[in-house]
Amino acid sequence: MFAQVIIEYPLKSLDKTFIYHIPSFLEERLKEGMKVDVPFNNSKIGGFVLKIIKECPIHDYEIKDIIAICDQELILGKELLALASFLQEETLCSKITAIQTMLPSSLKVGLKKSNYNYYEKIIKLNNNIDLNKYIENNKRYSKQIEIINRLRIEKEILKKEINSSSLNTLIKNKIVIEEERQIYRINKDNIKIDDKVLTIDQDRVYKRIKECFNMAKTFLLYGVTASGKTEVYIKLIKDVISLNKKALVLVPEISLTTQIALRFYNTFGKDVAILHSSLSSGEKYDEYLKIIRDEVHVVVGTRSAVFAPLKDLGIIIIDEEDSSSYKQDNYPKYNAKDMAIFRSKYNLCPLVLASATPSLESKARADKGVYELLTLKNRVGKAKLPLIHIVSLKEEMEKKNMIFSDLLKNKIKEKLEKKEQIILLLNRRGFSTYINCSNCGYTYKCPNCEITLTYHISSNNLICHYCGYKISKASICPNCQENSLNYYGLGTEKLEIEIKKLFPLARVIRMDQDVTSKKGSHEKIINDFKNYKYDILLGTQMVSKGLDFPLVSLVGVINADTTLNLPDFRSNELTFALLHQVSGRAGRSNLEGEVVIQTFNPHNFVMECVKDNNYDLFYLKEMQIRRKLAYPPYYYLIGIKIISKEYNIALEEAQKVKLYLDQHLEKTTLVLGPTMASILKFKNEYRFQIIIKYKYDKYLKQVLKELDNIYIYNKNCYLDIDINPLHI
DNA sequence: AGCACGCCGACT
DNA sequence: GTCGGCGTGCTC
Repeated sequence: MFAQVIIEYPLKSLDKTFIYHIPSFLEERLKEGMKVDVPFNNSKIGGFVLKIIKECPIHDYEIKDIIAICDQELILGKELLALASFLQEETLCSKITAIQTMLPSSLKVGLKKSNYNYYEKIIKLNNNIDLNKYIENNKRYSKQIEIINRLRIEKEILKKEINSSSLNTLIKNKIVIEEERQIYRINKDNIKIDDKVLTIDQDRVYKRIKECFNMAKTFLLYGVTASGKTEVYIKLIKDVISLNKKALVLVPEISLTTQIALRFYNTFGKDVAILHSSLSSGEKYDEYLKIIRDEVHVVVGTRSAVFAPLKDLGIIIIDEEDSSSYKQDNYPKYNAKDMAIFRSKYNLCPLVLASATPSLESKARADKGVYELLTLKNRVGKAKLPLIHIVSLKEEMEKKNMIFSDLLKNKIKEKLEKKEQIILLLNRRGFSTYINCSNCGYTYKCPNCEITLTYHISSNNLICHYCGYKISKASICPNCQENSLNYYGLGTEKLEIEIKKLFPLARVIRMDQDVTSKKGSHEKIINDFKNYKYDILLGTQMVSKGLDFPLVSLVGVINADTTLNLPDFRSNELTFALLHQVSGRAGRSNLEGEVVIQTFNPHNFVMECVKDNNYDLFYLKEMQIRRKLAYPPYYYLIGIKIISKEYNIALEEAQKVKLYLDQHLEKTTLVLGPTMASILKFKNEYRFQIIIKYKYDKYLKQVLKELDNIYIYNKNCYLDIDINPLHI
């Protein structure tokens, strides 16, 4: 028997299988999809068995033996191997990269093999001994009797819970035996019965999806903020479990995970595995093991959880489907939604894409009947959508209100007096966005990316928000040595200081990347705010999604234009989603919600649609713009970046790529560029960009593959091809 | 990737 | 005469 093995090096030139002989001692145990060690060019490396074959093809090379199986438990099943091929096709990455992408870091091929299994000693009673007799003879040792009695009820206890000399005596006397047992790092079984009755709306949606349990159907669940989508998920998942099938729930990268996870633990207890980037690699390993061992029916996780090795999926749910975190922004640039569609087809199970602000692509597909649209129009209970005020910053500037408009100031004051809570959004972290010398005109810029550095007052650092470059700030201008540095642009750090000045008695907490980098700090802020330890929560877009605070009755947006002015075709969509979602944080219970949005563009249609809570109108207007400019969903996009340390090489190669594409693609396909990428210089490399817009091009994938192959061997320049990019 | 093979400069 | 510099090429 022989095996086709793909080896661990993620090189395009090694993106093919190598044939190895399966030694007889492995023949029984080796399965397709297993991780193995093989000899390769005089060294030992890791690989994956893609296929087992009886006959070996004609060859003019020596065939070597597989050395060993790395992990008897880890098998990529048929579905995941097919998914790996799909991922490879979709992103043009190598097979091994596809496989590695699907695995948690602890199980990746290659890398030093450390044992992630975690063991602890447990103790239990020795059943082969006459306990009563022992108790009779040792009555005076009350501690020992106590332990025996506890073990009679609980059967097994972690040794570290009792560790005492009495216990050691019991062990020595063979009354109690200790055993090593693998322990999962995350252990929850706090099931609370929360069988909420669905509203008529929720029930309609639930029943419709349930009707399609054995169909590869994609639903777009358009539910306004606080319409109780989670209740619907839970009801559906309960049914899926009762059919002994599995459920996969994807949530966006930030904030939401812990809140949703808690709900799922409460409902399903031990039956849930969590896969989230903030878990340690040991925790992730354990959660993955639970899934492989078929011990859970429900997986909740972020983007990469779409590859969870669940067998027999019964439903896939993608919450906040418009979130950009479902697209991986580094190589391979896959979109979890595409992967989910593949799995839905493979398993013949429904896929639910849910959002209060569906992406234009999804909404358009729903309109065309590719997806089925389901709507939740009303908030649960008495909650109503908030009242939204749009304030012109231009007028406020004339009144010398630089940060807070009169209206926002008054509303904050009013809500503080009523002992209600406030959320303030400012989509920019740091203290000031740039520093400028009034004497010589010097501005701090990133030497790697040539963009202005943001000043962070807490660390006294100037930081590049693109590449992370950091320098400490001097008190005088580094160019002319004058004490004339001025701070421009407002960030969350400064907003925090200003709000404390304005409302000295208010309890204020800030939430942005800078204060949530520590593990658990994010949850702490959310919990503290929920428990009313603070009056005002201010932060970046982190405060905008999925959070549910019943006491919040006011949301203030300090500057709504930050996303609107991004040089990106999706900026309107992002702005609408952000403003609509953050507005949705207000008035989620019986308190009436109000929102104050400050903007320099009060009459922009995005602001007007936000004001009226009118997603449908926004969708119609934005679709017209997309049609006119030939952007998605009317056209598909491909972004190609041509990157080199030398400006001239990048430019020249970009022109060659353009020529190549023009010659090989269909006439109806538009090839735009090359242009300088929006950040021309990034991490000391120059980037030019070509954009392909197409509706249908049967050669496209093949042409891109060939183009990619040409540049594998170019040392001075490389390509970054992004198929269906979210941003260009 | 990483190891072997190979062809040229400064050393016991 | 040999040790070792890293350029090129191949790996079942």
